[in-house]
Amino acid sequence: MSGQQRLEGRRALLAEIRRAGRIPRIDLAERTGISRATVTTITADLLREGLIEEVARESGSRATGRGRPKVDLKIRGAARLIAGAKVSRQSVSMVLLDFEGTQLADLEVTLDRAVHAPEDFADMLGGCLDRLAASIGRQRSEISGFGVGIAGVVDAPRGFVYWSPSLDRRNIRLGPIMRDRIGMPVHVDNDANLVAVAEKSFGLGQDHSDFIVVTIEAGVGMGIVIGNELYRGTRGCGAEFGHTKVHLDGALCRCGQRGCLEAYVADYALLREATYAGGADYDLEGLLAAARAGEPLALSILQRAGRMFAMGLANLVNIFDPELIILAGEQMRFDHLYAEEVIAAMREQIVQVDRDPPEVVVHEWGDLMWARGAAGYALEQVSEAAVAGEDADAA
Amino acid sequence: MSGQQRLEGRRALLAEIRRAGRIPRIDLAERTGISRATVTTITADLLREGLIEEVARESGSRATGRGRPKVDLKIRGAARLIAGAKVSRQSVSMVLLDFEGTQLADLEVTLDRAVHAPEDFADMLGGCLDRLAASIGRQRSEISGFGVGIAGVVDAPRGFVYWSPSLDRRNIRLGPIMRDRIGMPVHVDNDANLVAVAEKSFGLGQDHSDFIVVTIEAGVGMGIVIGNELYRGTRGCGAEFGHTKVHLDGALCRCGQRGCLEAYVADYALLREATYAGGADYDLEGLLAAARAGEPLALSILQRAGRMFAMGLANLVNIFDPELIILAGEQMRFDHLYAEEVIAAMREQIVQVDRDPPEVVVHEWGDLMWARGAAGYALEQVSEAAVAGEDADAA
DNA sequence: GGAATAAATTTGTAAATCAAATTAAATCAG
DNA sequence: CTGATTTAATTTGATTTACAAATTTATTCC
Repeated sequence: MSGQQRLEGRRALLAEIRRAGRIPRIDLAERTGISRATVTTITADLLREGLIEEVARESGSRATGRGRPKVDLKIRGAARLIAGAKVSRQSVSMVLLDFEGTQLADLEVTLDRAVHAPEDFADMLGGCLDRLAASIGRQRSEISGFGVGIAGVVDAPRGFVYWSPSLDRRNIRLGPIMRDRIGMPVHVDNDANLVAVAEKSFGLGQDHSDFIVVTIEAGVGMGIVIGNELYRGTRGCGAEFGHTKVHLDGALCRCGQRGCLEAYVADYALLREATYAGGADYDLEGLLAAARAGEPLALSILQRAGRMFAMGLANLVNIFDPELIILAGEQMRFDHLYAEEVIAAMREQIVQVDRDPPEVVVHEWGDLMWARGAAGYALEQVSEAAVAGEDADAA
Repeated sequence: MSGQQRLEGRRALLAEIRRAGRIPRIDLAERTGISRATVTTITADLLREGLIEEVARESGSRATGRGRPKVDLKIRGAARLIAGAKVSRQSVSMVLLDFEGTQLADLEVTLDRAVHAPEDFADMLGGCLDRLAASIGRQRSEISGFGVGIAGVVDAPRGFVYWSPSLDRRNIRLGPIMRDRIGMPVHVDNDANLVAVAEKSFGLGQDHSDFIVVTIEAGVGMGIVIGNELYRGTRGCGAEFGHTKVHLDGALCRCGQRGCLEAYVADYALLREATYAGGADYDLEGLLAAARAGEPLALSILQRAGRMFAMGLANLVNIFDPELIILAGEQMRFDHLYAEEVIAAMREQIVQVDRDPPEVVVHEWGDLMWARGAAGYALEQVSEAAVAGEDADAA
């Protein structure tokens, strides 16, 4: 339906409309550098294909002034249905988005086991998709793409999982397996990468081209955005911030190596140290409470974790020089890592030049946001397919 | 002379010709996906503009077989003249390249001072350019671009120097100042970045899209190539590998901070430790010799440096997942860092998946190669200007 | 010397972009 | 209420561009 040169323009315009939310044609022409004539032609195509729609002007400039009024264009939400899932040890969180990125439904499922065979994994998620779609009166077959976030080491473009704590074997072509079983394009990625996608698509990274997201859950993860694109390393094995070494021959990590950052800041690391040194049998809440109460041992443990974390962050800054670092995590229980003194310590350890250090912001959110990141990744892919004219026709 | 769409094709073809060295039109069409007709048209333009030239077939397939023989195209060296300089504490190394990247002349100048006012710095280098050009019977005014590598923190796109040990003040718009004084486009960058450019343009990185170059001189530097492009960070302050922290509150570094990698592996760090611990008044050669002779103290010092270096490298791999790491340096005196056991230690500290670890190669070279990197950077810029039709006419 | 082969060029056509002209939809002035 | 004014959007016509197909060119083989 559309030639080859056209693709570039279509992509640019759809991206700009998505970025802007609502925008009239004349501004599109201005911002993309594409002539008004071509903007008219291309947007007419996109309108006919149902990917965008016209809406009455409302935002901001209400008093329009004279002249023919602008007509805003926006992404047509109903154009596609997109699903995303984040799989953790005990649960699956899912969301269903429309083509605009608006959340239509969500679902939380508790798992009876943590480790799955790939086929069972696919079927289980397929079942969840059915329920998710049914909850708003739709069908699984109406969904155009499915993004899946999973812990472990993933080569996203190939959908290949080197290793994941959720799978019972290594080196699985999970993407293709799931696509065949579920009957739609499935896009798998490391969960921390998907948080970066979520921040880029829906969150604090929308206006930044280069930033880093650090996630703290059971382990420590990272996603890197360079030049508005997620950087995944040559074969998807990068961004393993948690296994960055902060001490030569240091504390033993779950991964079997020594001195990993994770071995100083993760839950199990804190508890291990508390038990080992104090004798008192803390759980995590207890340890945090004790620290808040000023108990010296607990305080010392958390402080060391904070200093190690600051050092790891400083290394990231010294290597990447990002505009922004987003610390993303669910709980208040990582207060000790997000504390102002930790950030200050980081600032002291970066290369000093006459320039503002990178902004550091804390963004707290829950499991659903991880799932939204996964859906955001699928949305990117579906959007590209749609703009390229693979007419997986509208709903 | 050429429209707007054409630019993309021109760029692609010139880049492919540069990459290939010599290549017939039909292969260009195949590799770039541009039709043979268009390849003919565009290469005809480039020929007319003098940027490329036809050469008789010779390389490889001598026995041509039947049919009209292929005619190789190559970059026309005479099209432009490009200069590059690396400024160190005591000296300046310069090279003059032709448009093909062939070295036409070089120059080494000893400096009577290490720190310069920006204007003097420009004039001094301008004088060197005169001598360099004169040495092959050309004039400064015939040079189309000048790349300058300098130690310190540089924002290359702006030509802005936050700080450099070679300049007597901070925060200088060195690029524009030099352009105005020298009368040609001047492109300034951090010297370690330029080694990465040299490897990408002329060295071991030619066939890799993502790699890291680590340089060891007095300090430790790094250049990062991502997606065939040098990554410079948001404002040019990234890639400070030497000031990556490898020990919490560790050894004191020249930069005033503690625990920097540099404070464990740089010359001064080794000597400091030897003096402090041994009493014996080593110089660097003596220390290395002692280690080779099996002297325990010397051995222990170098071994620790090696282990710290391995840890730093492992962190880079865990963050970037590059295809390739190039260790670039002048002297054999860094043998202890390039040793197989150091590389092996690095391999043990990266995240383990069923995949080959990144290749690590050692590339020894001298000061002139840094200057070639600077020239390579200028060559990129001049090449872009030429292909975009800024007819800074040929020689 | 002609058939065969393969590279490179030319030719004619379809696609796409853009500037300029035109149309559309509003406000404002009297 | 009517016509001038203003600005957005569309249409028109010319130009650029890329390409497939046909043709030309340069070589080897028999």
